[in-house]
Amino acid sequence: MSDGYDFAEVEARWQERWAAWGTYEVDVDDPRPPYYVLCMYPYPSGPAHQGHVRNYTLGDVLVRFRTMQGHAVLSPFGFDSFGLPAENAAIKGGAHPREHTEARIAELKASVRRLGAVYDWRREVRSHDPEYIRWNQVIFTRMLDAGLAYRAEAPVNWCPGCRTVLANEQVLSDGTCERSGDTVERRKLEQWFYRITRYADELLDALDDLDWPERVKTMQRNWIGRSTGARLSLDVVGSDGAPVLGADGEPLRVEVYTTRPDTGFGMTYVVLAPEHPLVPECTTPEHAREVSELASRAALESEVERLSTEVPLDRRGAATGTWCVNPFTGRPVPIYVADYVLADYGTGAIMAVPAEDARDFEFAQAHGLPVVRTTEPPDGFAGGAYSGDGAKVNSGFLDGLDVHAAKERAIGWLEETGHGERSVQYRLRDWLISRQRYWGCPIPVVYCPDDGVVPVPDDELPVLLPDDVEFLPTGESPLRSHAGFLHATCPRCGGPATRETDTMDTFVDSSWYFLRFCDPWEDEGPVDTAAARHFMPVDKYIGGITHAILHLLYARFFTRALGDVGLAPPEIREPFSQLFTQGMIRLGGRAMSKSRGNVVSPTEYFASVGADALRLYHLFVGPPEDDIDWTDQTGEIIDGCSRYLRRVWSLATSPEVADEDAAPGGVPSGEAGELSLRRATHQAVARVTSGIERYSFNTAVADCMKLTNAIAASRRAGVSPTVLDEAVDVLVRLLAPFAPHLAAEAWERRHGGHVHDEPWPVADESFLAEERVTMVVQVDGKVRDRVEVDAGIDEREATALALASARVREHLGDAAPSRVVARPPRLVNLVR
RNA sequence: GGGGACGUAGCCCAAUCGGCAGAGGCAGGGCGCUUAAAACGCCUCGAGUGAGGGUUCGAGUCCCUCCGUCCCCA
Repeated sequence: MSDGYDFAEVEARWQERWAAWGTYEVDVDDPRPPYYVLCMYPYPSGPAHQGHVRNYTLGDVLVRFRTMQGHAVLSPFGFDSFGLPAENAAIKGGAHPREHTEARIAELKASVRRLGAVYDWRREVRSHDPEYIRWNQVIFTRMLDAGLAYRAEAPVNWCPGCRTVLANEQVLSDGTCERSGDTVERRKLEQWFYRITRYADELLDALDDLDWPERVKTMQRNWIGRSTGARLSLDVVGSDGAPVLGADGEPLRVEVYTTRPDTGFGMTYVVLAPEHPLVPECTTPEHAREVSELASRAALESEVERLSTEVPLDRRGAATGTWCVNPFTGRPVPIYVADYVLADYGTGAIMAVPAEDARDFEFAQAHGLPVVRTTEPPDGFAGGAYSGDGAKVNSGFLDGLDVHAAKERAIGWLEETGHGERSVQYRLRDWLISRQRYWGCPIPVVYCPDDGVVPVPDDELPVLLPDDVEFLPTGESPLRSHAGFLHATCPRCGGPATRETDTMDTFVDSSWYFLRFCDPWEDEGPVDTAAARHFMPVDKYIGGITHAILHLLYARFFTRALGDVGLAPPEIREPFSQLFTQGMIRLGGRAMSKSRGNVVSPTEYFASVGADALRLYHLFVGPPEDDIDWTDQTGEIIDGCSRYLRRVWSLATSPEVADEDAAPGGVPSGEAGELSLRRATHQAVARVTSGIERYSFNTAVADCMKLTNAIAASRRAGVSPTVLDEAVDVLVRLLAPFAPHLAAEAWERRHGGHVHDEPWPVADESFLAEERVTMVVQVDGKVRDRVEVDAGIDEREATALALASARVREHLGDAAPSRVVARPPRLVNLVR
């Protein structure tokens, strides 16, 4: 008889052993082929929640599976340990962000260990470690040298609640802050940027070859938003048709960008952004007041408000009193100023084509401007603006062409006549990295009255955060009032200087940690070239779809930029060969997250059923890319997983003898039974292996269960202990990635040794093929009979057997079928 | 408003190239074990694939329309 399975004792013991033995510690000189499995490093928010459990279970399965297949698997872990929550906690009267963060790290680490997920903990990195800060700052200064970091005044999203600047992506579509919910304002500030736009083309084009989910690639393509159009140079004229001269005495010209140069004949007016530099010169005295009122109103509005169609457009634009010549028609069209045109996209001015653009149409209606169609809409089209494809009309030399051809022709014409040129635009903006916050990596520059902006030299790095700061709910960074931090010496002239108090966006930290993991001990630079060449790129990167755009795009940019500034191997362009995005865990219809306060802790399950059962639940409940709902039934399913594991334990630890009391249950005994179990075993190996490779963990677990059922039935049927033993040994190895503690303990009891050092089983092809299969016989597509046939049956024999069936004759009568579709050995379809 | 994904037993999910709708589990029912119950073991019930149309010898799978859920962009 087997004894009971004490999961608490067994799990604790194996977790200690894996750590003590260094089983999952690998180095560059490991003779096994390298393989890099990485879960996105977490923000340390305290003990793990079910989302973490799911993430680390998926990663751990791959680590253990690839290790058993003979790879040296690099499996590092770290913490994205800078960020707002720790600082907010300090402001609310909690501990210092450092203490707070380190306490949360200890908690998260403990639950990750309790899960039985294995890592090379020697390689742990944390964003707030002085060494990490140092290299982050070295990277910044090299980027500055290379022109990839720059400072500029820019309209920024300012959250009055957080008292800081937000990236565009942190502003929700209703114009509020994703964190505080306050309405975001536009302000102009001097900010630091990383020049990601220099890589826009490469980041876009390289997506094609990545083994990433198509939907993530689509999101990135849309985010980069490359569009090909034309830039037009338009002459400004007065109401009398005479050229308007600028301050320099030259004729004024307005540059506009359009993605639809084919609609040029339909341009009936021109719009400048209120901030456009030519607004004053284009505005006649009679219109000056109205225009300046509009401009001052627009300055207060957020980008989202300005692009919104909620507020009617009639009050959001003003005529300037001047005109532009439409180069296509040669006729003047009026110039307006309107808030729906943004200064920092394209040229800050547009040619308005109301017939083919919805917003232009609305504006034209509101201001009584003409609408000239240049694309023939389909019959029955009832709307205003039509932006689809169709034949060009009212368009002179473009008439009759489709949109694409007309676009090309129009660009050619503009270039020939000197009115404009082809132009590519991107939606992607440079990456604003400045944050007016304490708990982040300091931006390593000082401001000198004589030398201006001076980067801190390498030998003075890292610039560390002072600990002795006071956290007050003023919203201002405590660095701004810390004299010791603020007062610096200019590295160039030795005179007094002021230190930059902005810190970096935490997305900077997470943009290169995967490179640091290759050799976190490297002392000459952020990345060890040889180690990076050895381990990079990451073979399997696993994390939430929430990072589909930002983190993954920034990491791709950084990998390239670090290579190009000489801090990483330049040939490594893409950081993550294969990306897997796991689904969310929902509770009560909402994503489970600490900020929503609806987390279910794994702790109680560790105590009640153990880590293996909880892991198995997450793997088994459904496809890992799908969202799952945590419901009232979840507990029962977890209990089912626990029950299954105990059943395996009992099979694996009791003697392989036939249970004579049990009913055979339709399973063959003797040689037939042995062959049947061997076949089931090898099929399980093939299916579980392919399941893991395809992230189909739920079916892989189901296949293990199926094999378990087959073993139990075979045992009752009196199948020989040798064959049963083989099958159980395979089962234990197949379960080793999913339920590592139980598998390790069972293997040790059966054989001694460590199951995770065993080779992954390989299916013997000769056992996979069935000899006899059930062939379906259909008449007119309906199943009428089933016949047992040899798997190697040919078309003629199959047809003959089908025609011989009495059931088939009932339906077919004496008539011969008019058509026979034979797909031996699975099916024959007789068509009357 | 534009684009995309997904709808299969009471529930979670399988179905690899268009070929028997069911691999696995949960819940339910029965039996065994037990003084009894729990636990455990065995057996068992169960949908015609959201709705409608099309292509095909044959559709859960491909195409179209609609309904519902979710995601991205505006």
